[in-house]
Amino acid sequence: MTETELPSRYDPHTAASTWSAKWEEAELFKGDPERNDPAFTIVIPPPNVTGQLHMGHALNNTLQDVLVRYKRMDGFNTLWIPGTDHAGIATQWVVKRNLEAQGIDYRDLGREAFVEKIWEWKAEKGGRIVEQLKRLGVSADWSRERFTLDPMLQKAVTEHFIRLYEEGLIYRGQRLINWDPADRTALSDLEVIHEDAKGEMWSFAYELADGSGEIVVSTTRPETMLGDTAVAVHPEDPRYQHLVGKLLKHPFFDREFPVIADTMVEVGFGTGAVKITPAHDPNDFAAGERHKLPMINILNVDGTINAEGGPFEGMTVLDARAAVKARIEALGLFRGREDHAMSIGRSQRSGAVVEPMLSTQWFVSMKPLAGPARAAVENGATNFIPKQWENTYFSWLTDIRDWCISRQLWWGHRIPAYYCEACGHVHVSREAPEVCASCGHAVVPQDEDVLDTWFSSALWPFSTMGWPDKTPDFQAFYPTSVLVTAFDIIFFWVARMMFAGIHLTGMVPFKDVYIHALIRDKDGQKMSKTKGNVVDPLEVIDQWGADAFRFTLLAFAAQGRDVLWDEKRVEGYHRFTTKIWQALRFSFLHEYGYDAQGEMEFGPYDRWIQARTGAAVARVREALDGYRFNEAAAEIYQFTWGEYCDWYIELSKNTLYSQDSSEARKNAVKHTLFTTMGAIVRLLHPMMPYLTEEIWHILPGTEGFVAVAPFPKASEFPEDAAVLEEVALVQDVITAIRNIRGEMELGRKVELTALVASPALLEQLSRHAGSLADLAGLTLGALEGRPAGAATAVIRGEELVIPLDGVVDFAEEVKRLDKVLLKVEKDVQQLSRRLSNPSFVDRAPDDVVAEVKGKLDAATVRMETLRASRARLAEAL
RNA sequence: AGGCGCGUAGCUCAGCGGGAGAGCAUCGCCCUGACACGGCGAGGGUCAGCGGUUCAAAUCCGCUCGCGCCUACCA
Repeated sequence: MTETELPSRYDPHTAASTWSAKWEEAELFKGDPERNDPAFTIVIPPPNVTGQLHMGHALNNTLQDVLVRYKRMDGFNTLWIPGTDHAGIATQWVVKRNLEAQGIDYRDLGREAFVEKIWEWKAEKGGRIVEQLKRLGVSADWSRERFTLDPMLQKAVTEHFIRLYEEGLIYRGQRLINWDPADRTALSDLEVIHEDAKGEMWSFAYELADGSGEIVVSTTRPETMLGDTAVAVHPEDPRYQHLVGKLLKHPFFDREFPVIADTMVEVGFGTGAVKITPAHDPNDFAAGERHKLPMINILNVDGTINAEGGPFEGMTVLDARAAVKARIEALGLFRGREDHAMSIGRSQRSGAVVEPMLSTQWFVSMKPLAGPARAAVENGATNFIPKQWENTYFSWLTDIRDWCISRQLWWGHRIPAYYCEACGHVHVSREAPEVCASCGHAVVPQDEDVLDTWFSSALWPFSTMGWPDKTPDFQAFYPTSVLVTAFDIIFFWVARMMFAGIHLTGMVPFKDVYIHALIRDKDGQKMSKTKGNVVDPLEVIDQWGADAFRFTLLAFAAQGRDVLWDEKRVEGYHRFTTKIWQALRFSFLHEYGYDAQGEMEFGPYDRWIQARTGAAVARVREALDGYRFNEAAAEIYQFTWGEYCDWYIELSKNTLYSQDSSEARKNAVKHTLFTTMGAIVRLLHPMMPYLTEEIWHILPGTEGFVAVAPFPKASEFPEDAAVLEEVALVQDVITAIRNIRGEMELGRKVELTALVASPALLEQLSRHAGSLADLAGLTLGALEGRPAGAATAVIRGEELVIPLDGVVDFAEEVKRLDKVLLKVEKDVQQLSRRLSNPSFVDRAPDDVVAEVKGKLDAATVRMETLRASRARLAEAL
């Protein structure tokens, strides 16, 4: 192949389609439970089947892919299980709305037909996010793609429910739950989002039944008085002590209820008397249980007032509120109002105002499960990275309340409970009972409700592997190595997987939990459709390619910080892909005559880039091992562009283009060019899979796919301290000369000569004469007598005199020297100030003191040399 | 109310106890045989403010100001 056959630009889109297909064909990402290497397993946080790929998914999956590709190359038996979540409420909602658009009420269809419609929808549209994930280039094992409603996973959910039920950890009971009147279902505490709202404290009086007075209560929700069954005061509140135990009469109904004493009441707040509505407020419910109060549910499932509300029956909550207020005012019981900031709970999914309501539901008893989940993190069986997130995890598990898991939906895992129609006996079993175990009755229908989606998500790390069966996958790949997710689902998901995993499998479900950032827009705002600031990852990929997109996400992914998305960065990393491609093209110019088996004579630059490569490899590995993705990305970027391209390629030209170089020298340089590029693409492959695979197949001497090539080890690249020092010297000279050129605005055409006073330095530099000429346009000479006008550079304390007679205005050089001197003098000043401080010399570590001394010596020599030069130059003026 | 995070160059961000960094943007010079999606060079910062610990603080501690987030039963 010759240069003309390599396109002048890298096309990420062609590469993506080519290599995705070939990887799949070669089944590179298929997990093999029979393989003997140590396993590295990840399960994807399953996106909602209704979902569209967003930036959060893109970041999340890029990070997982980097880890999996790194470990795969590094010899692990890797498995990344992908899949989607049935997302009960969200999916039912989407299909319900589609039907409504066709004028169909899903309830009219009936359960079976509706669920059938959802499956149809899923088959047609549900795979969209899976295809979108593939465009990111992720190397998941698609042959193991799972869905939370797959029969295998259904089995796991049923098993989970039954085991916990049999152990007494799942129970059915009447509790106060969060009711979503729009979706007509119960919600867990986590599915309710609280938002601040302006409200009012509205006060009214309850009259004593004996007519001896009244007690004034305040409320933000006057309509709940329809369900009041007590008024509470603090037992030690002198204002009310005489009223405790007396009866109040309800102004609308023929009902009396007591004044109770309870420490829940805050004496200084409001009137110090609290109306108690046990069926519609969590605090009041607790009070109701303590005082054995009647609990009157005043709401229908659709959120309207029920028959308990008498004349208010059928009204919405808001209508009822106005009507109740009017009626109380009419009765002369209104006692004032004031503005009051409050928070209202809304359903995360439907947005409807959630009503606390008394209801019979299934619950998981959390306290016994939370303990071991907590302990597993405390004792290090599972580690959070960054560690600070452990606090979030602990705080939730510490104050945990029982988990309401039943949902009044049709889409999901049906609760495996059956109720005898005759005697009401409850059966919880894997199969439907044929007759009632208690009375023998033949009609034992199943519970109508389904389980909270998260109840199945909690099993994902092992239900995807076939648990409860001891499948080969489960035995080879469980527990998983790391869970990669965002902090917003630590409660929803991470904690629940932890307690479910520990309880059911006896093992923590993952060893590490890497918590990554949220992606926000450039101004730090959360991306949301309503704000219109959403960036579509697919559009970014269309424009810049998956490689540049992924690299940008990684470069931004510093631990513990949100990512503020800046599209311009993608362009920058796209240029990085171009740069790498151009470096490849350069190597290819010299591919002719390259013989990987031929004789090679390595020079200092070759040994230099090899040593530098080793150092870069070590740093990249260290960063990846610590989940410091941005550091790994920065290291590769800096090494590739700043060392390989800017220095090695430039330094290699002298040998490659010279007539004098031996074939063995040239062959060694070519070899180093190709092998270093080979190391770069192996290092970079987890981040830029397509570009690197494309290059791997072009590079001579490579085999197979880079996706399964060995990840570089530092030990492949010999260290060489002497050559590092030697090349650093050359770099310093080149940089110093370039600086003079830049400052003096001297173009490339002006040849410069450096006269070196030190014979030793001259000798050293002479060995690099070719490079100095190539990179700095410099020839060397011995310093014999002073030229009238010259610029000066100081290298390693030695003077380089660059005659500039007739080339530039010496006044310019004096100005330049003044600028440099200003800096050096400041350095000398600072360093000597530190050294003249006796407590620094006494108390700082010896190596620090020695370092400062060394720096001061060097700076002093430099300063003196520059001063002398300046003086001579000023004289010549 | 409690908790967490953030405030570093014009912008987006690293650094988190030993002399202030990157990318982009800006300003010069350069169409040098990989690359102008490039090369070379330069300018630019009381590291939010105040106080403390330390020989040494952007880095540790405290307070203040500003921004963001999470949790919570204020009727």
